[in-house]
Formats: sequence, structure tokens, C-alpha cells
Amino acid sequence: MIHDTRVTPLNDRPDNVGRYVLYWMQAAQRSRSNHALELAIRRANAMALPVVVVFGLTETYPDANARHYRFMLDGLKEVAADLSSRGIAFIIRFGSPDEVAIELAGDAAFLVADRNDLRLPRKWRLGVAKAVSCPMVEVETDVIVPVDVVSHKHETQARTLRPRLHRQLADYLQPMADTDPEVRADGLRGLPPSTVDLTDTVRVVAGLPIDATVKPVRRLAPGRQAGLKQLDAFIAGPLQGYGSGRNEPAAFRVSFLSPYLHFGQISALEVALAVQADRRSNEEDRKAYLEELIVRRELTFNFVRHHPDNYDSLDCLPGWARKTLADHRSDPRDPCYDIPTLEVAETHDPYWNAAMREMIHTGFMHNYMRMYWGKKILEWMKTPEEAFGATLHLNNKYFLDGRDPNSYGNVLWIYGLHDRAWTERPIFGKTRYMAASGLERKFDIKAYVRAVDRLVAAETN
DNA sequence: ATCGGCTCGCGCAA
DNA sequence: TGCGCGAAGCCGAT
Repeated sequence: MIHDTRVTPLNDRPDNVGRYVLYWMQAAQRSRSNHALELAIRRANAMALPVVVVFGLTETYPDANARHYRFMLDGLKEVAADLSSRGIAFIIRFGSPDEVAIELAGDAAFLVADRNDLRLPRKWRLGVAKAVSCPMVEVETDVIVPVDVVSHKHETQARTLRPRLHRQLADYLQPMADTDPEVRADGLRGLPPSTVDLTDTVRVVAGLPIDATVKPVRRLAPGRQAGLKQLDAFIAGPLQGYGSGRNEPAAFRVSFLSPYLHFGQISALEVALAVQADRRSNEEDRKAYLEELIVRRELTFNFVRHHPDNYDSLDCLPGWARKTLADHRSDPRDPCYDIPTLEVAETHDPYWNAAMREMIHTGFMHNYMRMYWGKKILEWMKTPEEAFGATLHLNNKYFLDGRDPNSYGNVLWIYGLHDRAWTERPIFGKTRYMAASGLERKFDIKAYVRAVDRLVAAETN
């Protein structure tokens, strides 16, 4: 089922004569459980046309490096195989994604894109809508409930978003059938060929002018099949007891699904449905995970939607947070670190260093440690602006799930976004403070340090 | 071990 | 207008 509310027209071109329906894949890099692809297939069937899927591979996506590209391209390899087995053409070409889409849209009767509110893909999409002569729509398939259905404004706290979201959930938490096209694309002639050879993604990545020092990781295998396998493993294991055990860093009672969600290799909808249907877990465990997957995740999508120009800036913090950080701007920092010191994980704090090493070497970090890690950077750098810039930079460079709406919302949480004021103290002002003593009091944090040693060894041996 | 205070702004009840 | 309450906080008092 595809609700009309997922679909937004991006231009008002009249019906167009064309040879196929085109789906320009951007964020939703999957061939199943994808409302945008599904809409394209249904349109094509209604018009008795084949479906073409196009992907433009830019060499210069901000912050992207070998780690991200390998994960993405290995995922796209599976997309290509599955689409082709269903009679859907898949074309992947080097170039700016908007230009690649415009090139293919020349022969399209109808153009579908998947929605993503981050600046660059959004700018590309709006430019394409103007440039093409066929009708174009965007489909929201990254979220369970379309952002504008939940609320028309920025919800400043989870507790204001939560009831609005829950009111819509019964309606939107519905499985989506995957339709096959009735007209195969095999007969299409004269399409621009793929210029990216997905049979050898190692070579493709080696040929790109990107940072190769951030290497692919072994910890998380790329692609939809790996993502679905991880989902099964999560439900069978860590979900059991998730409610009470999710914050213990050494236990890694986490889903590890965020990289797959970030690249769109699996959908939040199918994850939510699978978790909801599980009967081995108790209700508390399922509720705790669904709160994170749905409420907390879609809170950041709401945030980005309503701060299109400054979601990556401290300007969009609530007034109390901006004021209190400014009041403490010149508080002395001791210690005071620069990015190179942080990036080699050589601070005085062994817990922080462990978190940083987990991030650098495995592309991932335990949820709870992400908060501690970010709070300490605020504490240890000269100004909040410098700390924020460094945190976002490291986040987007090393995490497989970086450069996501979640990244911006959650990094800003460190600085008070979606949070509240607490006791005033140096540097932090009234933003929430976190201390190493808290880790020692509540967790077996030394076990986390040892666990990271093992994880790093497994990546580098 | 547990509890209250810290502190702001939103939404709702009245 | 008043009141309750909030992602993971800390800290000191009991």
C-alpha cells in the first residue's frame, strides 16, 4: 500500500510520451520494500511501459570515502542483480546524480525520485524537476510516517512528536507488496550504458579520487541480504532484554542496523514490522527498540525538514542552549585538544579513546558511548563551534551511518537540541553533562575497553 | 540504594 | 494561569 501522502509532485508537466517509467534512485538503495520503486512499477504497468532505474555515482560526495563507497557499491550490486532478474533495467553512471537523471529522463514518460531532505540531494531533485519535460514526483520511503503527516512544524522535544506519530502508526505500519513489472525492459534499445562496473567494486573504489585511508570494515557486511540477516540476528538475540540492557556498552545489545538504514538497503518499515511481530521478546523490549527506530529517528527527520538551511549549525539550537553555551564560551578548557590529537585517540581518558578507536576501526560506536564521546569533545575543545565542527566531521568521516538526518539531530543533541536545561556548570553551561565517573558507576566500562581492543584486532590482523 | 534539586518551555487542564 | 513533565545527566543528602 502506498499512501497518497508519501507522494509529492515536484513539477506540473503534462503527460509525456516516453519509452519507460524512470526511477532515479538516491537514498533508498534497495529493490524491495521501496515505495518509490513500487510507485514507478505501478505507473509503468498502468501505461504498459517498462521500468528503468538510474543511479548517478558522484565522485565528490561531501565527506564520503572508501569505507562509504564500498558499502554503498556492494549494496548496489545486489540491487542491480535483483532488478535485472525482474525485468527492470538498472543503469549506474559516473557523474553528478542530477545530470545523470536528466540524461535518462529525456526518454521517460514519468519520473519518480525518493525523498531525502538533506541539502545536496534536495537541491539536485528540485533542479531535475525543473529541467525535465516529463512529470516528476518524489516519494517518501525513508520514514514510516511521512514527515508532514506527523507535524507541520519543528517538534522541539520527543514528547511532543511522540503522540502525533503514534496517532498515525496504525495507518502507516502496513507491509508493502512488491509488484513485478508487466513489461520487461529487456527490449529497450539505445539506453545510455552503465559506466560503473559493479562486478569489481574494489577496483571502482580504487579509481575514485576519494580518501582511501578510511578503509572498509569487516564488522558489518554490506548489502540488503546482510542487512536482513542482521535484522534476524538482532531479533533472535540482542532484542531479548533490549529494554533493560541496551545501554551497557560492553554488551553491544544493539541492532547494528543504522548503516543499512542510512544507505536505504533495508527500510525502517520492514524493520519495525519484523520487530513488532516477534513473540520471543517481551513487550518492553520491543517498545524500547521501536521508540528508537521510529520516534527518535523520525524526530531527526522532522528536525532536518524544518531547518533546511542550517541543520548542520549551532544556530538552530533552542534559545536557552545558545545563550548558555555563549555564556561559557570563554571558560578555560583543561585539557584542551585539537582534532589531530582526538583523531589518534590519544587523550587522557581511556574510555573516550576506546570509543574513538571503535569508531575509526569499525565504522560504528555503541549508542551510549556516542553521547559520552560527543559530550567530551564539547568539554575539551576551545569553543562550542570548534567542538561541534570536529564532532560532525569525525562522525561523517568514520561512521557508516554518518551524513544522515540522524547524524545532525543526534550530534546537536550534545549541544541541547531536543533536550532540556540542567544544573549550570563550567563549559557546558546548562546543557546536560556526562562524566567518566558515571560510566564507572553504572557500567562495566573496563569491559568495554577490552571489547574494543578485540574488535580493533579483528579489523587489523 | 534512593531521592530531590537543578532548569526551561511546551501542551494541556482549568 | 498553573502544572506536570521530559533519552540516557550529576551531585549531595539520607
